[in-house]
Amino acid sequence: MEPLPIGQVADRTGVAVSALRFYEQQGLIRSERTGGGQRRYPRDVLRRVAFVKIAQQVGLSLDAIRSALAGLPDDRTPTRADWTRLSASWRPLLDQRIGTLLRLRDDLDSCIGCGCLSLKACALYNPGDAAASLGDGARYLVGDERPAGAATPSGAPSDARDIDSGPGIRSP
Amino acid sequence: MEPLPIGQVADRTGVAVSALRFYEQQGLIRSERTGGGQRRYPRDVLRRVAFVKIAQQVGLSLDAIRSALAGLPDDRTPTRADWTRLSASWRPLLDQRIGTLLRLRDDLDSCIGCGCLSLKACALYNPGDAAASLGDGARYLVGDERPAGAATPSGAPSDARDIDSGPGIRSP
DNA sequence: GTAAACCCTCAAGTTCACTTGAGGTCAAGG
DNA sequence: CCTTGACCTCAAGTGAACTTGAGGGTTTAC
Repeated sequence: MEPLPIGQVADRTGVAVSALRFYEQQGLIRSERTGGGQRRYPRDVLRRVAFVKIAQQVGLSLDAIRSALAGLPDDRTPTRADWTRLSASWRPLLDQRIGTLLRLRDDLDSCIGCGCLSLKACALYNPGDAAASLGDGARYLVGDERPAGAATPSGAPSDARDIDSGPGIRSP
Repeated sequence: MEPLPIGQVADRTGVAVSALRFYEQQGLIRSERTGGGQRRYPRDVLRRVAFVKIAQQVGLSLDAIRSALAGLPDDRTPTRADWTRLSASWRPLLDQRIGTLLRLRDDLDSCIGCGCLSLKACALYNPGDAAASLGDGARYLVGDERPAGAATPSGAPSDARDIDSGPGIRSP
């Protein structure tokens, strides 16, 4: 009911006062002001900050998070449906991240150890991972299968070759 | 067999020349020099760079990666067993990251939407995630269950309460 | 009504992971 | 030999995400 002063928000979210001011300046959260010019945050700021922190953990930039939050209504306190819609937009990104990590976990020692790690071609190596999608519709990024000698896109020699060969690894 | 000049390494790994020099300065990779002072990299640098890039994707800092790479032998080209040992040390971290993301995916709309997101207490929210473990033995970090009204560590009022109540969310 | 705790702005600083630029050297092909 | 492209160092710059500090106003609880 009562709006919260910045220190309260900091306490309840575990985010520093300076960071909250920074987020506000970046347009991630908003406040009203008292007559004396102090910030008073509507309570839904707590949820917004939580969203920001979780999104950061997933690997999104503040910029991406801002666009995501732009999906919330501007003129009223977000409803549950608003938040659900927002979090639903993460699914593809999360699925993709999870897929990458699972592949990484399951293939890591074979992959790093044996030379299948073809760098540019290998799904494990592929960056450009988070940071995309979210503001602009689902976009599955990597998801491709292991290369296993498949042709390199540009017809350049497979990097797997290079890593495989030579004394990069010595037989024990 | 032949050692690689920096440009070749850049091409084959997709990492910029400047970044390679930077990695070397940071002690992540090493090179020999020609008579004229130019870098010549042993071939296993390709694998090291791959390791670095993958570790970064998992969310490790260069600092953490350096300690991980310190597990490789200094005096000889790493064997496959060396790499396997190194990548095995990631398991706990990977398992933990995957667990967090799965929880996040499966609980997200309920969690963000309904107010269970208790900020400091919620496993989804918990940072301090990657960056630990790797140099210093397995250390499972979060992994705890959903709070569901459980007492806040310090006896402070549960944040879940605060997020739940008030007009942070309006019924549709 | 006043002191302590809290809050304000604005500018500058910090860390991480690099990149850019200036000014110059090295090496491979013709 | 000589040119051209790759390479060298070192210092400074970049962008993201904050933090710190100076100097000063505001709120609240007694």
